[in-house]
Amino acid sequence: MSKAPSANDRSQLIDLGSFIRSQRNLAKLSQRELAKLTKLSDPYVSQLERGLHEPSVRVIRALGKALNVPVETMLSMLGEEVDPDAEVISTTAAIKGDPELTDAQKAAMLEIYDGFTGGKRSRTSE
Amino acid sequence: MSKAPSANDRSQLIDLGSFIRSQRNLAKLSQRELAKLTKLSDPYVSQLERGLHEPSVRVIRALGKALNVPVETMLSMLGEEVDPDAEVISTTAAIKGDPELTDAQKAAMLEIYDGFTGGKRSRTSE
DNA sequence: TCGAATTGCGTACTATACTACGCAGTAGCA
DNA sequence: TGCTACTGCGTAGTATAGTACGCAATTCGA
Repeated sequence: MSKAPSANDRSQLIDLGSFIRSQRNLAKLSQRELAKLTKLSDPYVSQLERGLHEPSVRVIRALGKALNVPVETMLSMLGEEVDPDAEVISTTAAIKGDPELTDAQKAAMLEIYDGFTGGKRSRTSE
Repeated sequence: MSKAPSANDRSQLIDLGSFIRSQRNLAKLSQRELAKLTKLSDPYVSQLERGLHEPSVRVIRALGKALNVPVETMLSMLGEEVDPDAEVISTTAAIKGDPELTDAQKAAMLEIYDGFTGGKRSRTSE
């Protein structure tokens, strides 16, 4: 049985869909034209606009490009957030995501950073 | 006729997977523990780490939360190319701009970072 | 030496993202 | 009136995201 998207998710999908539709209309494009630009099928564009599916990252990027809308705009509509501690997190995030560092080095720098900042480190969730 | 992910995508998936694995190890979590935190199945975590699938936005958010990594970090690994210097710059930039650190602490961390990366820091600023 | 617990993963399955095809409605235009 | 072309969408199918179950390889304590 279809595990329908949880009620919460569904309204987000509908919001995102409405947004896509309004941007498409603003750009004076038909669903087919947008489909062609994004290399998607036109019924799928229709489905997205009605909030029937959660698009993948790949699709979101294509849509953002075709509609001249920054990707974050759409992403933020799927699952809330934008965390308030962004400043503090950004240094730890940079360290964690840095391909120049080995895991041990990351751990070391995070430890040091933690010590410097009094261990008031991130708390993205909860 | 499985439409395998285009070679380009595949390497991005592998990069993302490796990143997830390294973050999980840093956090000293098993795949099962991470799976529980993110409400995913453990084989799926395994598959993600090996770059076998492109996770949805929902999954990326869950992973970011559980691993204390901002979502954009992972999203950026899926989309576009990433300027090789960009990462290096971003870590030093993050440290330099971090309001939580004193000047002396910044200097210390930059020194350490320099040592770790062999001092190949680029001439972005200064 | 033996469980018992924990690790990562193969695999077959289910759920959902995405496409191919085609239909009904509308707008022009002869 | 009777095309012709365009619009959005229903629907059935295929491809991929994500799960349930279980196995082989550690590790550890008795």
